[in-house]
Amino acid sequence: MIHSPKQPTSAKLPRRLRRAELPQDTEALARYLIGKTLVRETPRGRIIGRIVETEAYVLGDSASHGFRGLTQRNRSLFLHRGHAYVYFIYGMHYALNVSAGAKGQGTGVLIRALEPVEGIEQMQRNRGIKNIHELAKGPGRLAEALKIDKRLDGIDLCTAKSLWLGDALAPPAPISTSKRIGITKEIHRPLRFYERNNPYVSGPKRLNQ
DNA sequence: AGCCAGATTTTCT
DNA sequence: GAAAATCTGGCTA
Repeated sequence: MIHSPKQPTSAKLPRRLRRAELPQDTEALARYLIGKTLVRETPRGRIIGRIVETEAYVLGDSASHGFRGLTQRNRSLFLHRGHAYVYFIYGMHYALNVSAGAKGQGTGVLIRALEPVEGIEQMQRNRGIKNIHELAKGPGRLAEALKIDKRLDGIDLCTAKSLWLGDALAPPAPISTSKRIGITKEIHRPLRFYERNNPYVSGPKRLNQ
């Protein structure tokens, strides 16, 4: 192709969420974020996804990265609510959390899946695949699709230009809960939240009913 | 659709 | 030194 026409943009840019709008309670924040938007601004353009799956890592939760206190890796989890905690796992994947609670609390919400809304071609390029259903289905894929890595660790999602939380473009369908995925401690707690019947949600079928 | 092994490196014990 | 908030491809059915 000779000319590359500018990507179509969605009619409406989400409104940035203010910190005061984010629920103080970690589990409430995980529920609240379902249906909200995650906006990534890059030199190549804007990427917008609708949050369809989250997990809460709450106070006193031995599955939480913050459970054993502050370390070099998890320090962003101890920031005031609304900051990005980006960690590297399994030797090859990044994952994004929103820090929750008060400064020093060490709780957060893992963003597990997005429904692509805008910047789909860029997501396809970042991921090296075409299938829209697999662009951001799972925390590692989501990070790759949005080019999220350590450089974004610790940024304030309520003020940053490069990555931020926006309001819902449309109200979410009913929210279901299940056990969390991929953990070995506190495995029965119902702290995973997802939009029911949404095909962009990750995980096995038995957890998505 | 479900199970399993392999990839690969940071992090903390 | 072991475990890890995962993903992919290959196999079975």
